[in-house]
Amino acid sequence: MSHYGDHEATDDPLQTLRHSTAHLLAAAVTELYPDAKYGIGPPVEDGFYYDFQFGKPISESDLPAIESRMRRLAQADIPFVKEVVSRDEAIEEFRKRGQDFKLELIEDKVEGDEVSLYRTGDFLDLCRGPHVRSTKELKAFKLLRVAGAYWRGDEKKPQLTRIYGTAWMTQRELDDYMKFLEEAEKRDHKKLGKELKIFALDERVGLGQVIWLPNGATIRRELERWIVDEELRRGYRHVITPHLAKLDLYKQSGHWQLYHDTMYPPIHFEDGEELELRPMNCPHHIIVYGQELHSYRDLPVRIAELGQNYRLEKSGELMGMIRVRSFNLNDAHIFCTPDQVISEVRSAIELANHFMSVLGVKDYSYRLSVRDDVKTKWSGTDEEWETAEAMLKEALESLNLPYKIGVGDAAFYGPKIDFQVRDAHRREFTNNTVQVDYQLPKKFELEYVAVDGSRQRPVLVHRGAFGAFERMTAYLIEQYAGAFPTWLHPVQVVVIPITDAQHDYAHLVAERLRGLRLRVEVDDRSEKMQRKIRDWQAQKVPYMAIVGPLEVEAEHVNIRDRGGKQVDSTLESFASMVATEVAERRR
RNA sequence: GCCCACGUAGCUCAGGCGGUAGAGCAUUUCCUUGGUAAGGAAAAGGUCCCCGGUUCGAAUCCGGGCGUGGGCUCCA
Repeated sequence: MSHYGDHEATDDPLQTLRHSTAHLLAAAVTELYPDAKYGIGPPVEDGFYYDFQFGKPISESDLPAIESRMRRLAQADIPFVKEVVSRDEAIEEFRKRGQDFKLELIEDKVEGDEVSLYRTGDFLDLCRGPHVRSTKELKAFKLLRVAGAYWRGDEKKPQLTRIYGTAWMTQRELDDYMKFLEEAEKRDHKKLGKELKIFALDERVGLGQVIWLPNGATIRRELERWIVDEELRRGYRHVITPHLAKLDLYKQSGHWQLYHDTMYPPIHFEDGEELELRPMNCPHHIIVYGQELHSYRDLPVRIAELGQNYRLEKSGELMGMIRVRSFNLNDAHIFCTPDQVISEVRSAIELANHFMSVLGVKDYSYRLSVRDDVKTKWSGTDEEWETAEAMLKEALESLNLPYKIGVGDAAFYGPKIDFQVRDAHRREFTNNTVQVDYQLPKKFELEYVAVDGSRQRPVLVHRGAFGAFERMTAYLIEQYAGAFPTWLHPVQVVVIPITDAQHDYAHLVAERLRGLRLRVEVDDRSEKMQRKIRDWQAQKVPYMAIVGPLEVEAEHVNIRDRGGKQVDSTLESFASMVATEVAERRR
């Protein structure tokens, strides 16, 4: 983690280059806008940013001017000079320049009496370095966009203008990166979701409320069937519970006290009843568990549901299908004895990995999210937290899975393992989690009967394996760029008759394939074959079965796959080929 | 919620320094029956996001909303 103003020293030359480019940006900005105050400017993945406070707001249209000033400074061959001065001298320097943010950083962040500064021409920054030798080394960079960012990441502090840029060792790499951004744009699930008619958002329905169009609904139903079957096979019991519950339920769980900001306001009835749209499924599943008295012999009890959840995320937070206000979670709550926890966690991880692997998702990582030292944010005893953390760790390590630690990313009731995936733009988000929880069983006084007949408290493992359908579908759209594997594609085969004379045969072919539960369309429009091929190619349909007089005669189909490959086949062998591909969920 | 940008036909977009708008694709109808990525013609389609203000006149200028995108903060 880099800290404010005193970024971790790094040996990575690319990081150094980007960091130096950030300084170059600040140098250009302070020349063009003498009243600008600069905050911090670290390297980040693929580039860098620098935060400024401008007298007058600037916009993206100001970037070209700033960038050309940067190029001029780069060509001027200005050295990066490190100066170590006393704290007082540093304070004096920045006071003279009116750089309040830097003063604040020296106050709060710098310990000891020595302060390290970097000078680039007239520009002076509080900085540990290292840097390149001269601005001349900075050649392949580009400013990308402006954004708002709170000073020191605090909502209550002033909002600065952040300028993002990218920088690379060579022009070639920069070109490649710009190309990557362009490609990412094409894969964007918001764009493809519209083109392929997968989902829609409509303000008349509500912000962040996903409308699954027929194509999207087909994909989702296919995923649902698969997931539920896999879970039933592994001993999960699927339930269906209401989207609403009495507000008191969430008061008892503690969610209301902590999360009422992101919960929908309760519905009030005249008789005083208050109903709440559920933000998560745990309390309902706890109620399910409580329907009978469980013996230790029953445990683990695994209650699963494709549960619809409602969270009132801030409007600025919403993003396509990735961040929404209502989503359906492949959720489960496992009630088990303390010594079953590790194996349950491990199976949950394995199930998630199985889902990912069938879907071909490879680019994801594990994060062990633990609490930080702000005690008030977390409920439970130190011992419970430590035990839970140790168990999660052991589960991960016994599976030889590499993970990083997310300090402060835990749930309020316990630590968790997060599966982090990245979208087409390499933005990271949590797809699903596995959590160990001692708190809710206590709050709801859950019990099971142990071997000795005593009443014991189960441990609750919360787990998602697939994640939310909205988020995962968005991810899959981007991963496949819309070219879904055959088992998922809304239209698996389209039959294209060349002339009207083949319509009957085309429908016969379609019926044969539908008999194998394949999703088939017949394109009997009065259009040329070439036109039909083009249209279906745009839909990335896996197979086009083209039928002309020759095929009718021979009871064949001429298959064109979406890669453009053509092969002549009997109807029967094509039918069984596709059916097998679908049954095996081949990619 | 905050910062910046954007909002014109179903979609992608052009235009407009104030005089009520245009293309391509899609849609509908007709012609066309064509062997592996766009056959032809015609028609229809707009409260230029919404509400106020300025003006003889606003899609255009100003203000306020709403929505979308990129960030920030948050994410049980």
